[in-house]
Amino acid sequence: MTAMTRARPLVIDSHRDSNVCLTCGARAFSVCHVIDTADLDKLAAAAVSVSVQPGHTFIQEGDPAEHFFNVTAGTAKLYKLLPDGRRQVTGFAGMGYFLGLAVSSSYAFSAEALEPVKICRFSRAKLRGLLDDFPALEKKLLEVASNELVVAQEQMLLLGRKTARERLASFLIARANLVPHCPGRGGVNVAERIHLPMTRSDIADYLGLTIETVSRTLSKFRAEKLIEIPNNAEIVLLKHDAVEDIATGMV
Amino acid sequence: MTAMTRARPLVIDSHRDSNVCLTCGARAFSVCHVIDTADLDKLAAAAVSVSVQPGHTFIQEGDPAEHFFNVTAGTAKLYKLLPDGRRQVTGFAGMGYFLGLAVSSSYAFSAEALEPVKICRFSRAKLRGLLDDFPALEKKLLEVASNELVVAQEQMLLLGRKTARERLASFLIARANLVPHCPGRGGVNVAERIHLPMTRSDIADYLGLTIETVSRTLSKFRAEKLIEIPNNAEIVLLKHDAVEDIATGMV
DNA sequence: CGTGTTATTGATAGATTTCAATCAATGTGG
DNA sequence: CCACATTGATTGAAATCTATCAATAACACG
Repeated sequence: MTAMTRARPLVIDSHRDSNVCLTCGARAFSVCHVIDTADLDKLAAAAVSVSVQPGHTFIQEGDPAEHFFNVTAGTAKLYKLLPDGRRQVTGFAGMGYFLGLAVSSSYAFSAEALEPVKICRFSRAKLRGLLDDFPALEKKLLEVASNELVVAQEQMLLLGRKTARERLASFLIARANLVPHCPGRGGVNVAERIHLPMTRSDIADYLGLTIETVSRTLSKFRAEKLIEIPNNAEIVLLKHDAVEDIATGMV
Repeated sequence: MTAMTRARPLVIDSHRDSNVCLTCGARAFSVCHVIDTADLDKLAAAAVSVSVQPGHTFIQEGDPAEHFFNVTAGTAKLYKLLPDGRRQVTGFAGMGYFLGLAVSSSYAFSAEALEPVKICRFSRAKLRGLLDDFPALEKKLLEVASNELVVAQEQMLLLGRKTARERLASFLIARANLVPHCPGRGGVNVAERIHLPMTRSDIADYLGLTIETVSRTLSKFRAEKLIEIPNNAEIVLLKHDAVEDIATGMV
């Protein structure tokens, strides 16, 4: 619950290279994918590349929502605060994540980099222009927003009705499914290595628990041989299906 | 937690009157508002009016998402279930609410009428056609989806970090703000009459609590002269500001 | 190596749930 | 019209899960 990140200046790599979008590794995973290759220079012209160091907040809840963002590298945590400092992490934004959808003149959440993060920044006006030029982009954003809503509803179910054990299991499964891009992973009960760029405190605030409960529950999973914990940033899923059953409340 | 609503046939008032949209009282509150009056016949041609009786489920979680809905009268509850019957109400859909945004080939939630509900039903294909004909509609849907996301994040904060007391207070304030359409309401601490079409069980499942806790907390509010409870379906907000402070955790 | 941060583990406390009983409102049928 | 059943809401007592408080351990880093 100790955030306290002072506003440090962001590093802006404003090299308006017209090829940045063409060579962007995140393109296949983000909304930009719907823009035709030939038009990528227009997209690049509207975007500004920004680097954010770990721990730095690049979106502040309540600030006027002047920009939209597309994460191209790294992971950020999105969160809301209560006046007394209680925190709810509403999600983790990784590569390809489009930020700013939840907009109503001012940001409804804050965003802080967990790892070195690279983002493409669009001004409100520039994005509006892009949406007018590329109707497919608007359709894509609606699709993305709809999916976000499904995820949000799933999280409400988790926060409102699942036990600590079920919450942690759900979290691990969701994290394991985050990287479906490696083809070699098919069999049942194949060990999966889950990378966790966030602290236990972030996980706790995401799952509506305390860090102690997170720690205890993970220790119990380990004692039950469901997982291994090689280090704080990594968890190996030994029994995917068993954990999945816990996640869905089937145990 | 006792749902058990058998699938009864819906009443379809399929009077494809080309004026239904023109005379629709919900128009000002719904996405249809962006459609030009002259084009309302096209909208009407794509929609089917459906009446749903209280207690009847008209969207079933997991079913193929063939239709989109627009609520024109009444209130429905939206919810998700865990295999063992635990339920999370993700929202209440009143007049003007657009249903189906959270779409991914199959419905992510169920919807059940609390009062007699009237809805406009669109097939997937028909809506796609409308979106192509009226780009403004797509923009509107994106706006609606974005607002839904803001609401969902607020609910995550509630479910993950607020106390029972704060949850009930938040719920009452949100319900009170639902009807901002009556101009005579301006002063501070003016008694507001809140209509609750849902049961205590629905409220509990919405707030991640039990009906006993809901009942106890409301009773305490009454003992503190913050509210009055004339009957099960109505609550009078005696001290709006005090309740609002509780809702935001300022007490 | 200290040193500070982060995570783990233990003991206790507390808020909410669970179990249980009562009450109120509504409807039914003899 | 009045027992009787049914459903929803309230209230009480006990149990439980998770939070809180506290101490230790593991780790990263200068």
